[in-house]
Amino acid sequence: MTASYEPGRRELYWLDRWQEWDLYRTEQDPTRPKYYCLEMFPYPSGDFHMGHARNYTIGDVLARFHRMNGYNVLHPMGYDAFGLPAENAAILRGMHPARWTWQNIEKLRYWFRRMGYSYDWEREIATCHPDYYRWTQWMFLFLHHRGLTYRARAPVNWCPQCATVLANEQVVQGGCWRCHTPVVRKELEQWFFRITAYADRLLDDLKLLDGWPERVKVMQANWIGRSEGAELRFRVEELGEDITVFTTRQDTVFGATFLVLAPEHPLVKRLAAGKPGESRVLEFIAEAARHRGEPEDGAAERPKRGLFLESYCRNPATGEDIPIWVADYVLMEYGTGAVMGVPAHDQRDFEFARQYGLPVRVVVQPPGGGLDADTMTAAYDGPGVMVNSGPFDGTPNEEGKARVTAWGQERGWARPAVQYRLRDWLVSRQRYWGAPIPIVYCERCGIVPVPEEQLPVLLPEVVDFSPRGMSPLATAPEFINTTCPTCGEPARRETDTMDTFVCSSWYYMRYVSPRYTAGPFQKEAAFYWLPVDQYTGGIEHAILHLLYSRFFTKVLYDAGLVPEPEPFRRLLTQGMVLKDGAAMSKSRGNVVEPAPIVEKYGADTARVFELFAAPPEKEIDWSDRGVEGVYRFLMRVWRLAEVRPGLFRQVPGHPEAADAAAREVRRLVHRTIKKVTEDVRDRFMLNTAVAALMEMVNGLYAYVGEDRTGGDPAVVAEALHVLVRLLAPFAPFITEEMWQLLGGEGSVHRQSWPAYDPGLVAAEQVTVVVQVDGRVRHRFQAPVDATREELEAEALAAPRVRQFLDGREVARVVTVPGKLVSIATRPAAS
RNA sequence: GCGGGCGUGGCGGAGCCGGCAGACGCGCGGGACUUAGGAUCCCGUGGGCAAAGGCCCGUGUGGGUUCAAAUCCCACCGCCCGCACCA
Repeated sequence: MTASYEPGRRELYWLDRWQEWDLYRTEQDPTRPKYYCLEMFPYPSGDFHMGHARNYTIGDVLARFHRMNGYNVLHPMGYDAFGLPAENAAILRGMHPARWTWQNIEKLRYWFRRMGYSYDWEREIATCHPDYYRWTQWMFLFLHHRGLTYRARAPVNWCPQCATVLANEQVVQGGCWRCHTPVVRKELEQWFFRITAYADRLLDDLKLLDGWPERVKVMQANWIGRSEGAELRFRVEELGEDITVFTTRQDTVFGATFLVLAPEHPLVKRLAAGKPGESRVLEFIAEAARHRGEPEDGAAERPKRGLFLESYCRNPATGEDIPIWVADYVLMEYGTGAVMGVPAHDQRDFEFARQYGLPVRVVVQPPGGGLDADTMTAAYDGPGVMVNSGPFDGTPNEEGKARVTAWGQERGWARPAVQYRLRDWLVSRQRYWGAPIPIVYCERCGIVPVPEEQLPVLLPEVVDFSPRGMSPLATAPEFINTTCPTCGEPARRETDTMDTFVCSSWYYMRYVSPRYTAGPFQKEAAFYWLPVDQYTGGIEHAILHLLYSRFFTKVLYDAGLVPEPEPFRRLLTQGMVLKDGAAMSKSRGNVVEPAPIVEKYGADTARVFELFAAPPEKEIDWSDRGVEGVYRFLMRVWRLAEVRPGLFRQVPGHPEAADAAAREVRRLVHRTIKKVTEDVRDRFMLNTAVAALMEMVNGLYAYVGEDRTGGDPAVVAEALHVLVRLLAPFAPFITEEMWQLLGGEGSVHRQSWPAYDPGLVAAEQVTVVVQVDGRVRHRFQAPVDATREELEAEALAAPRVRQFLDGREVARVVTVPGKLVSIATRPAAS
């Protein structure tokens, strides 16, 4: 390679210059339109590989593009720095989680800078810093004061081997991710966020998110899982109480031949008490509890197990007494933990009824009729007409739903109800490396929130990390023991920390005023910058992080603290970078390290390769060949500039259209501006934008000749002036070098984006295609503005065309000016 | 099972508001320059037939709409992702 540009060396040079010039500092400026461009911030795990780089590279191109287009761009970076791996490092290597974390942040920071990402480093944040988690605690209190937190007993995942609590994500196939010991359930007092209070709005507002991928919205809608139905009450005379069930099929209540309770349902033990089968029931409950910890995979295929409780309740529609069962296919967490068994019209109830010989009664006949309880082999859950349903016989079942609910409501046993799959958000974690929950327990005053002015509740430095089954903070007496903020008496601190998803649910707000000390963010800055215009990150956060962030934004919006109810206007979910067909990971040993790539080819090459290989949403396979191809392209670009130092100072900016070749080059240049602009701005098709630049470079080589010095200097100057700027967001280093060499003023990254001349974009001549009976038979050149008649005349006159018309006559001619003439024929009339 | 998405050369991928299929890159073949070149520049490259002009076939499979279908519609096959006893 003879090129005089050495990326490994020159990129370092430019990094220093840019730092001197403070190129990416962002200030509020109400006179300019703002553009908030954000990539999901990383967890500082210690490794940075080319798979990570893609996300930030995509975001960086968008940020740089908008900056050149006159937007005031906010493009910050930070670290999602709390989390369990840091604590494990403490346990395994005796290194303090803080030290481990800050070391890793140091590495990430190096690579972000080295890759040329245009972050405003003045705004860097880390969620584990007290100046940040102080405001995470503030958010907890903010929700608390708005009635959106509560404390309740809840089961947690518990590894008996490690004697510690595990996060849901750390339970792999029912076992501990580290020692594979089967996880058991354990009841603990936990803090919850009442996200279900926002379920409807989280669902409805998905409609506002035009700029989100459809599949993410669908995933969120499914996750929220809204179901409309009714709550029905079944009288239990024996207890003098009702059992309430939730159903979406009120229309089938006449077919309810039994009732089923979840094993954890409180009435199960009461109903069994004193009955002959009591001990078997208790055994059943215990057995079911063990199963709950098992992997859910295939749960639907597992045979349903149940037990008759020797009790009855009254079907409110028919007045019949029906048996009450307990069964493991009913979930306590959903609805009321009790369901009515309608075997004819619910597959699960059907399987259960057949297994235990319970009666089946058809109450909805499909359009053709003929459904018979004795012979049916599966439940019928389609539409039909109600039968065996007293006053409702003959009613279409869909219509019957509302009528049955109203009928039952008049009689006092039904009411309309809505259920969600979404559960409240459990935020307590029995871990050290997280934001302490700012709560104090006082014997006299009860649960007392820490007053805002006493924040942050600092994490103690010294604690015992060895796993013992409670929060490590419980081992630090100087942390636990405090005084009650209300009465001043001795009190105890909450020893759990917050789920790290709490930290990441509001970080995009902190960036608008990252050093603000009077609140989580300055309101004026929030109203200027929010919402995020462009958010880029992995699909793996399609539900959790994005749903939690939407929740936080809505709560703050309701308080008037942020301008819009949704946090992220446009969302781009980038695909993974694979190596040998699999996601890069240390354990798999297929990680592409950035250091050798960047040293050999430069960060520009790494960036452009990841952009060029496929559209951003798609996964790409790392290819050393592909990388070399991109490197060749960039060096090819460089060589165009290499032979023309100072060019921009020597020739006029606006070339006269000299000869045909010059005009063709100018057309290419302006067409490329249009293509790249639209691909980046409207379609996120960064791969085709790069392809268009390659095409342009190929065209320029043809124009300037083998020694690269030919062509009209003014035309070449215009072309290079455009090329360098179009390429700048993709390859910031080499374009800066070219810009200086060619004699540009200032930094290329402070230049405005090229504008194209629409008059130049349109070709003067076009190739018109002539089809005869659907096949291309001829093509000819014509002026772009040639009329329909002119084109038809020319097409029909062409000898090639006449040949195909021989012995046939023209049936029809369809002409699209500027494109084609299509001739349909039929056999000539004799 | 339910929901969403995708099937285009040897490979990654363009084109999909119907209008020249295969942009751009990789790989491969050829040429130029050169002591040399695994550098660089240029040309070619879906398959078949042909000396050539050209002809035929081609976007998972089968059908349909149309002057015209990779693109729209229907059925099927295959792959990927999400959810999965949610009443």
